[in-house]
Amino acid sequence: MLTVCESPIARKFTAAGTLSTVELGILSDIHRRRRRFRSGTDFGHNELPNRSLYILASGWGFTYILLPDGSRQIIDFRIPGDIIGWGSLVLPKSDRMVAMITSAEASEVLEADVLSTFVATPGLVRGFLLAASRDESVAAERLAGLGRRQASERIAHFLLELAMRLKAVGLCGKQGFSCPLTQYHLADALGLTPVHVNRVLRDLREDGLVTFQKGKVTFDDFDSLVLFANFDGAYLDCTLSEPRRASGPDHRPKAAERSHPGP
Amino acid sequence: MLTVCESPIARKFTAAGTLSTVELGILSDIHRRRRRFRSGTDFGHNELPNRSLYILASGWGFTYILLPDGSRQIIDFRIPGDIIGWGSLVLPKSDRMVAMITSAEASEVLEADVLSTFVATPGLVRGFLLAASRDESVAAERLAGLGRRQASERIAHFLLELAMRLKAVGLCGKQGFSCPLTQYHLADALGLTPVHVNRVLRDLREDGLVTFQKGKVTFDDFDSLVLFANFDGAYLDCTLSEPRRASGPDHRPKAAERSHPGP
DNA sequence: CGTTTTATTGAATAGCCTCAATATCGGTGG
DNA sequence: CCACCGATATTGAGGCTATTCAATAAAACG
Repeated sequence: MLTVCESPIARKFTAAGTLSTVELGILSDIHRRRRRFRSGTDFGHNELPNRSLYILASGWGFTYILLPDGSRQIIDFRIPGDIIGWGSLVLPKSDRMVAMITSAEASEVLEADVLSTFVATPGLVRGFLLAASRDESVAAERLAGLGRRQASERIAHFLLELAMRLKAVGLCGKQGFSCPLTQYHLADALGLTPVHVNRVLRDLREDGLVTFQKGKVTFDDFDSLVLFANFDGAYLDCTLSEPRRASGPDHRPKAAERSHPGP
Repeated sequence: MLTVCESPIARKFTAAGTLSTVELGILSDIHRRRRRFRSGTDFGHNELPNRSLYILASGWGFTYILLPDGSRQIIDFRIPGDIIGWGSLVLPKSDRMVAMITSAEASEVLEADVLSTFVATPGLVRGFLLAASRDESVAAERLAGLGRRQASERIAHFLLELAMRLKAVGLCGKQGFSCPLTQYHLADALGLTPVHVNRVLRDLREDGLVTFQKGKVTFDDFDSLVLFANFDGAYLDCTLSEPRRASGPDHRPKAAERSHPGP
């Protein structure tokens, strides 16, 4: 009998339908490579090895985002059975940070193992994973915005995000983009009232930052807007990290002393 | 030359690394099955066929959640190249709703095609997809909470969500659960100040709903709390929908006149 | 036991909301 | 071509929620 059935993730998966013996076996293999973390461990600076995915076996943690002003927005708590690090599988650098609340144990699954489980067409799988992770990043950023940014910054940030995403598919030029959204859409997306969205848009326009009018978003002063919104589009980066082709030790620059936006 | 390269999703994927000819071919196949939507189309009631995934080719849409009070929280906008419906692939019913802002075109990818692309171990793939979708649901719900619920409801809702998730892995009993979170964690997660979290927790306790104290969450009156928080745990449902085994026409009950929480 | 984290309470302020009214635009039909 | 209509945009006044600043109490920790 496989005692793996008792692991939180197996409980989740089997609650989701019976797994074959082979599949339980794979899950068991996956669970062999364990790592322990002390309570308070904080992978705020990408010390968490990239290119692998963790399945929390015991303990509590959470994912979060650090805003430039030093305030923190927790995206979600991770409890036993939860997966951490989808994004780090495919994104060159995931801005999502992880910290442990209690001491914890997790199974480490290497990128290669994930991908070999998803054999078929690696390129597409990676593509889809990327899309999923990117969406997740966007949701995370939105969450952070709702929780920790005020209306004007939130709106500015959102418009910049849209511009970037549109640029990626060739739908945004230098000065701005064509935008079918109404102020009501903005309100619903950003957790505001249409009335307040309107006021803020007026302010932004009068300050010469952006103009949101008549189905067009025009950046009157892109750089200032970026500054104003504290916008860093890194989380949208569609540059897929190179699949690690077998060999080669990683010469990642050790995250050399990233500047820390201190509180 | 494959003109598929010009499709938004191909642009995104190739920006993510070159795809093989075979992979481009598959993408091309996928793009054959097209559907058109008129502007204003609103799949608020699961009329969007389940068990398939859409890749938006042109037009704008958005995903949203409808709150019991009728207010709407937009989760994210969908632009060309974006994928819609990850959740509906594996979840029996996804509470996420989709609406088109402009007229739009999308490629429909059937569940079977997605899974056959991800051949290997269907059970695990489905499991992982489920986990990913569930996480997404949680993020969506949190987003809705931040945008549209006020502090007390938000906190109550969050505690109930945690309880459900913990129950799924056997970590929550009838009366409550052991919880390592501090009020600071709650604050960061829910976009509040610790001070206000404290006040709200006191209110909830004095109203005999929940007690959050000394590393324990105790439900003093579970039913009332559920009512107070407008909590509907459906979005957490870990029941994976049965994989459709080849045959059989779908006898889905046509979403017969679901009650509509009117504004 | 001192020290640090976590919890608790008060007073004053600010941001955003609610309610309400008016303006503008695009389309429709007489 | 003009009157009309619905959807969107704009502006004002007042109120409430949650914040900020500040101080103290109570646990947790070594």
